[in-house]
Amino acid sequence: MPVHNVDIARIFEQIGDLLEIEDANPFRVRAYRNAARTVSSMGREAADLIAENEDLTSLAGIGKDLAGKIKTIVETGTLPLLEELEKGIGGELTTLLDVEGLGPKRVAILHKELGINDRKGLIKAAEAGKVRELSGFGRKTEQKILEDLGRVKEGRGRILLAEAEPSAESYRDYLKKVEGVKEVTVAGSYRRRRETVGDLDILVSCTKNSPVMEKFAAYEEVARIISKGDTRSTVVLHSGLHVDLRVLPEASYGAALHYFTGSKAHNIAVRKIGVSGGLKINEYGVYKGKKKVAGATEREVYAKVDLPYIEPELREDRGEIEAARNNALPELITLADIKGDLHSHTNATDGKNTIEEMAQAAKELDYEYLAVTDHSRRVTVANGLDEGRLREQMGKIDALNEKLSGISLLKGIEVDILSDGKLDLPDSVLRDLDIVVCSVHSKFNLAGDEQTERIIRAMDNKYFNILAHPSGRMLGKRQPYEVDMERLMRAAKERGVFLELNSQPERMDLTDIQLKSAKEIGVGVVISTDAHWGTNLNYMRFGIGQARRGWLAADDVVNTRSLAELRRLLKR
DNA sequence: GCCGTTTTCGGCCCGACTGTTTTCAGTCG
Repeated sequence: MPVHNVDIARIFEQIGDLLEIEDANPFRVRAYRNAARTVSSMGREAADLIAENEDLTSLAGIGKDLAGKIKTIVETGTLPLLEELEKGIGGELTTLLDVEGLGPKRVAILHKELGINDRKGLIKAAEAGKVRELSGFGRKTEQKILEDLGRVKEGRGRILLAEAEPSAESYRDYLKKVEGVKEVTVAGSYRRRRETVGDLDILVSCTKNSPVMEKFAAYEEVARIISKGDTRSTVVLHSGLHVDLRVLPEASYGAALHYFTGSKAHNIAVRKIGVSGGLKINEYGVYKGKKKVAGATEREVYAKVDLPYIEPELREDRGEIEAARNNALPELITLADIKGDLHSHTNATDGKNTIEEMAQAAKELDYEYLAVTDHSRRVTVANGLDEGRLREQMGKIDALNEKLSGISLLKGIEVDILSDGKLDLPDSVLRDLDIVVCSVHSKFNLAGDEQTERIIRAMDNKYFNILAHPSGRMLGKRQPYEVDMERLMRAAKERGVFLELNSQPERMDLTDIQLKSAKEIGVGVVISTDAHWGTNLNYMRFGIGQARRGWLAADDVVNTRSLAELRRLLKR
């Protein structure tokens, strides 16, 4: 079983938690957490780097010791240190850290004083009234613990960006109307356009006597209030989503925006630069001694540490600060750069709208082109097209193109890659299409090298243009299939094939990290919506967010090209 | 445990809110 970066990161996270409960040196704890983050945001598998004898200590936050530990994990799948820690204090203990109000210190006390090892034990002790007797605990804490343990997974984990969007926008609009409110921004990972968000961080600037904090807590979607102060409050919505509000004066808005947009790692890195220049940076501003020297805008904050403005989507401490310093930040793609959508379905298969309706929807977005790419015959549940029905649809599209103005339809297909690497329709019909999108919808469980070879074999077909949703993952539902993505990218580049970034909110396939690799490798990316009805074409905004997180510029993306240029690129 | 034009030791980012305290530790972001 190959060991992936996520597996290594999980082990380091677990060690960080356990060490913290053991009250180890906090900087040692941080070192493990940093290493987890570094490993999980690498473009390449650590296992591959080791196989190639690369020096892991060149990675940020990885020294001799951790490099050795990574090697051990890759070779054995585990780590003696983790096993020791788990044997010492129990591996289940870290699940208690998820309980609201419990951190490492209190978990350690619960374990030491009451012998509690897991959630069950904690419930029992709390119900017996034993927890309140511990020093540092009390009646209220005990009550809160029981409430939180009793809640059925409410709001736990992250939700899709698209699921958070309606709440975020309506909350923002509501707060904007409150008396005295000047500006409202939903910051945090929402502003960084992460594919999932854990909570919403809303930032407000307002006049001194604005009732915004009261209004925030009184919002109709609020189920309960976790905390409420003068400048900061936290509530939970009926949906389970946690929302923080932070109120600041206008003169601090930029510093606060920077602070609450994160990521945490990016902020730490920026503050470190500040410290080295004798500056203190917090959410109120940039300070030289007692004197505030910046804070009204984010640009000001960056300028004080000699950096150009860094777009929110890049703020992950994945090299953006070094790039900024070297004036090498990419000019990120925007929605306005997109000239068309190259993956869409109609009611001929599992879409909901007619070709005309899809064309109309694309025209309303000012697109130059839309590719109609229904499923092929193997996908029987979607009523996939055989050659006859496809030819019929091609005829319809030709006729429609005569009629339509302002938009061109491309004749296409989303053809299945069969288990042997052949395509689900004969070349005799693929040849007559404008565009061939290819994807895997079966045999997800092949071994990694078999899956990789299956797909590369398919790419050998000269009509293969785009590999759709390349990893097959569904957020929260299905793991990506085993595949060597780097090999796929190189094979695609060699063959003039492009990789899709699928913008369906639960796909978001490729990931930000994979997109950055694609850019480095130089393989073209197509941002598509895989729309199954007209309004789905608007999912493009999610793909754009992901592409920006992957450092992509308009030039890196194929469907920013004019129709004429696109046609040339599609000829292999 | 990492790191280094303040280098091989001694640092390592910053503030708000709550509950338990009687001046603050723990948690959280």
